[in-house]
Amino acid sequence: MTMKKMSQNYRITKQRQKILELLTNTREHPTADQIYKKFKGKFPRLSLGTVYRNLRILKEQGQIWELDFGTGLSHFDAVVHSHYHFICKNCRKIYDIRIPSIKELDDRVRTLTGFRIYSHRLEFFGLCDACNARQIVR
Amino acid sequence: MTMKKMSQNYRITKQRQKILELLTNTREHPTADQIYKKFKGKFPRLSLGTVYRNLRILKEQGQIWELDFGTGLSHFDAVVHSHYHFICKNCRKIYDIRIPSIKELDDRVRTLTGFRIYSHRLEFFGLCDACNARQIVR
DNA sequence: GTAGCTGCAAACCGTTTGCACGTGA
DNA sequence: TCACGTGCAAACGGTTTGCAGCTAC
Repeated sequence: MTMKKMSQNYRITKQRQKILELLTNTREHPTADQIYKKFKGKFPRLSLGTVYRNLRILKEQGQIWELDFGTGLSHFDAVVHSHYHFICKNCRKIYDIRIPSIKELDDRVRTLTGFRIYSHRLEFFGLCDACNARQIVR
Repeated sequence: MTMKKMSQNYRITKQRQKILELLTNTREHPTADQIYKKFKGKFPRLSLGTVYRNLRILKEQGQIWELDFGTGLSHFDAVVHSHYHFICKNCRKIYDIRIPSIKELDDRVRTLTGFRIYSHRLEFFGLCDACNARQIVR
């Protein structure tokens, strides 16, 4: 039997604050390393390990999401509202798709499988305007 | 300017055949290591590197898909027909959801963004019957 | 005071790669 | 024949972790 720690008393540190702030104020979906590099100039003592640890904690708290778009890296996103993503097959840029979560999808799968559905993830792949204009074929 | 090899002359080797066969005949979504372990008994000289190389080639040929379910590992799937997946948050088991691809989703995003949409990926998260019955809470 | 956090560096582990030998067409 | 594939082992790179000192509370 594994026991969960009774209660984690999270603290508010400058590092954690700054990381959450960054994720809240950007529409990009940065990786741990991108976050690290962004702060390295102002806080030269910051370590990549700290970034990873804080990302894990913020995720545990439900303040951010960890997303995988098949790029081999984890991308992070402040949880503002549920939304979908578009990934350009050429430039790998990730865009938010601003349509609300389609709850009927969950209902449909619940009916079909009988499973308890918590959420779903929907991602679109294709070419963004810029890459499409350049006639890139993949 | 990067040049792509003019034409790759793929060969049919026993290893490649066996891997594709395995993926075609299973409804699981094995990782590279699981495939490797499955064959290691019969073919003790098989190397994990070969499994990875063949998976890459089969993927290039469009015969299999590489899927990421946020487990930190790549899962592989023979391409029989397009379908969705359900991942149990507790036991991490992956199930096929047997509803056909909803093309209207692509149309909707195309209209909204103007991007060229090739495909989408849809995954559901929740608890499977077995885990739900055990009253597991996450 | 002390549990939680940090920087640092090493470890971890899934995946890729260089190399010499093997093999399918 | 010879380009492609294999086994083997080392390298790679994103992420995690052990540790000693630091800090929020």
